[in-house]
Amino acid sequence: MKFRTSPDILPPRGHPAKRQSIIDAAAAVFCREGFAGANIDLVAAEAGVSRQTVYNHHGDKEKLFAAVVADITERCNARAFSVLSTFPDNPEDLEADLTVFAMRLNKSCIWGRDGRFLAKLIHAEGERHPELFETWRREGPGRVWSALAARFARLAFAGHLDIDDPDLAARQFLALVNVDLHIPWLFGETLSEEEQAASAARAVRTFLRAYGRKCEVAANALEEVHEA
Amino acid sequence: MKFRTSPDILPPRGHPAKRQSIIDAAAAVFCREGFAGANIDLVAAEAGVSRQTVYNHHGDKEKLFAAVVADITERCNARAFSVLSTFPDNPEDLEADLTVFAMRLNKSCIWGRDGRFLAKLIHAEGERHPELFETWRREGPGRVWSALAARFARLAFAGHLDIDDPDLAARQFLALVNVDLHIPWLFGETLSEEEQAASAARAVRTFLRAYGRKCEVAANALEEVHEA
DNA sequence: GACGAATTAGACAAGACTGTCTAAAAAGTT
DNA sequence: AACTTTTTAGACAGTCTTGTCTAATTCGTC
Repeated sequence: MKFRTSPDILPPRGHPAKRQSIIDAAAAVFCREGFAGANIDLVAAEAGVSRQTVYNHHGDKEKLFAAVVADITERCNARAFSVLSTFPDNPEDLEADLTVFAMRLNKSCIWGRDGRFLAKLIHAEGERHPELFETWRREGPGRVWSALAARFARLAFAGHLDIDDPDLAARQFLALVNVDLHIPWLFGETLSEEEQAASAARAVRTFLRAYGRKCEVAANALEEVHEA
Repeated sequence: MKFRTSPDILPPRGHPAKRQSIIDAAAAVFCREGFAGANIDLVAAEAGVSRQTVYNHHGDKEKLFAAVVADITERCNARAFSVLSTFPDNPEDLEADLTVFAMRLNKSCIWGRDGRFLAKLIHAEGERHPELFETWRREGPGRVWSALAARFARLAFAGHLDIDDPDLAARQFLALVNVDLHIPWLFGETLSEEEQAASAARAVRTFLRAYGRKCEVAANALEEVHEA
């Protein structure tokens, strides 16, 4: 355990393809077995590579772990921002657009391979080796929230939403989107496309009930009150 | 790895006090280091007990782990239901009462020692050994949700809330309560009392904006629309 | 104080894993 | 084809851990 003395990642050497396949295999193994339980021989076998090659490419087990974290962090953030760019700017049907957006977010980040791996690694090692996830903390959720908050603020300014604290709204939106996914995720179960869509729709509906345009909310509420 | 052949927990033998102190220490160690990384010697030392005593009481490392899970699950569920019993039945100030309730929920379950431990254990081993957490799944969140949903339904029936799907509302309520706690939790950081209170207040406010009494929501919204 | 159960410290074998080393094979380049 | 880099298989020492065993000691109770 000397993450402190040498947290660096070895510079690229050897064939990049093998390098990546090792990282992929290592990610899977670290996630399944945890850092301590992960076996370098298993990583090598799963990557279709000899053990020595693993050491040639990434040196230590700890350096390998750091490389895995860095790799997944980068890909995961990239995906998140790519999905963010699909946020509805001038929505025709805000509810429908937000729902599609929520589903995309799920599919690419939270529920995708990289996202699940990253989340598990953070849960398992975040407390013990926070420095490894510094990058993620600095450039991951914070920026996603900010970006999402900015979009919400834009929609609010345009009169589509009624939000006083966009940052809070962004975090709550993500939390609502996660509601039905969390438990199945813990046990490696999957949700069908329809279930995911339904879950996203429920999240967005509640979100809009809380943050939807004031006059619309008022109109809807009045209508229902009248009916009753 | 033969959880399958002998997942049983050894019947109580020896002094119960030591038995419990071993489980407490083991819980801490398993959480910090993960199952594979946990060291029985360390558990023994942390419990102030000799290694042999650990084996006398709990047999295997795996049986010990199962015992830890069972113990924490039980205490955690008990706490959750104890807090649930403090749910406001005839609230004077629903927002304030719900906020207090949310904070209590945090303090006792999510943010408490047992809750954090259980969550980490599930994250680390849930996918690999789902059978160990069967009890938790059967009697944990599901029942809490149902109970919470029942309370919500009661409040809705009494006209304090406007909820069509109480079960969904319960899950979303818990998700909202967790919004600000999740990231700090991942890295073992703590929130001050005030921050927790503020977080709970924000969660409840959003929840009530979504599920508050329709006529009140309408009145509030109309008022704000008029002002603008 | 005497007895049986529980606990302790330490030694111990068996196994697993890491990280290094070597010599040979394969792949890639000029 | 000659040469360099990369990869491979296997052996290897060193370390760590689990789980057992033993003999001595302590604890709780009568």
